Amino acid sequence: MSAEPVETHSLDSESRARGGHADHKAELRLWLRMLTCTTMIEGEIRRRMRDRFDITLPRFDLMAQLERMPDGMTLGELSRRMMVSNGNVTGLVDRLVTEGLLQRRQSDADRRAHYVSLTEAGHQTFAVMAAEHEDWVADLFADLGPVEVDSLMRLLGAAKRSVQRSSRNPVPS
Amino acid sequence: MSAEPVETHSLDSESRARGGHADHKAELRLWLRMLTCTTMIEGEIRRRMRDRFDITLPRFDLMAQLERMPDGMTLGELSRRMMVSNGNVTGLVDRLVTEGLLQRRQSDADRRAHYVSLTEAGHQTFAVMAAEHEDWVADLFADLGPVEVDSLMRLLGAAKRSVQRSSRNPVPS
DNA sequence: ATTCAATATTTGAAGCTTAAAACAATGGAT
DNA sequence: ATCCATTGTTTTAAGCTTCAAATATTGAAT
Repeated sequence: MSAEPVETHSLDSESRARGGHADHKAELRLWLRMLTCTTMIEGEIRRRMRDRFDITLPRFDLMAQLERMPDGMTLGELSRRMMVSNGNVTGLVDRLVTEGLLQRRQSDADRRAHYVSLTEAGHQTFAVMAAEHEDWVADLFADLGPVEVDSLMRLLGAAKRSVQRSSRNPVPS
Repeated sequence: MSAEPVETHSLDSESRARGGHADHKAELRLWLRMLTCTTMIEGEIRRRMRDRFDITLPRFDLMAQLERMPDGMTLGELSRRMMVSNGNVTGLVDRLVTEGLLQRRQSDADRRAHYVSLTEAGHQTFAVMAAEHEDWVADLFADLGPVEVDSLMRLLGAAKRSVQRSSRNPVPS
């Protein structure tokens, strides 16, 4: 074993000259491109959801979480899975219940918790929307081949894990 | 030349059996993973921007567009670059002007248009925030190597072009 | 000169979103 | 039994966001 210097996180002379602020333009450009992609796709799907089904994306996303959960889910679980605040979910659920797409009932075991599930109408409505939604997404990515789709999945998986690590243990500011 | 059947967009027997709805689960999973990544990163940066600088992400993003544009930019141009509605920009600009970070003036050439630019205080404030922001982003992606960053850039570039194509020419619903 | 479609911006209504505080219920430690 | 930190939900205030309608201005065609 030779003694190679390993200085993964140390500052080279150039970054010291910049006052300890290393150059990370590549990561910044990556983040901006990722954000652009997501914004474009989200905007397009939101528009189509509105034009075609007169529904908002947050409501559709909430219903998607509930699909395949016959017993439903608590508001808190919905909040965690959708990565939005509790109060946000309260409002969305209220509106969807008013529309007759969701039903809520208090938990027997824990009187704080409320279970929410799709109504029969909710299931039927969602099935129609989801099929078309899937086609839209497929078309949005249609110029990518299967290999590119797989590569993106893998790399985004790695990115996701990196973000989780950094969120748990942020850089000191 | 042999006569190979090319049926890129035709339906195979299996998808016909499903009622003309081909299976595109891979693209759907890719979209959901991309959205998860973006949501996690955006949430983390929003939190840090708030904790550290008491500023919102939309305001920071708007200032970022104005940096390096000494002559400023019209509201409409800001709206296009940020990919948000005109009315949205009006509100953000109003608040940033109130905070003394932005200045607006009517265009001489076109009295409908208003140019917006960073004030001196805006430039200084932004410089501090941007440096830290860059470090946050670098740390969020720190587990990715340079090759992975490049691959992601390239693949997201391809994805972006695909989305642009699909948005111009959507699938018939 | 007048008309009119296009462009730049603002406004208002509705809905989404967060953060923080409040409230209610749980369950474990004493 | 009581305490109390934790958990599940709601509420409120502030801000973000879109869409559509309104207003003002431009520039080109007549």
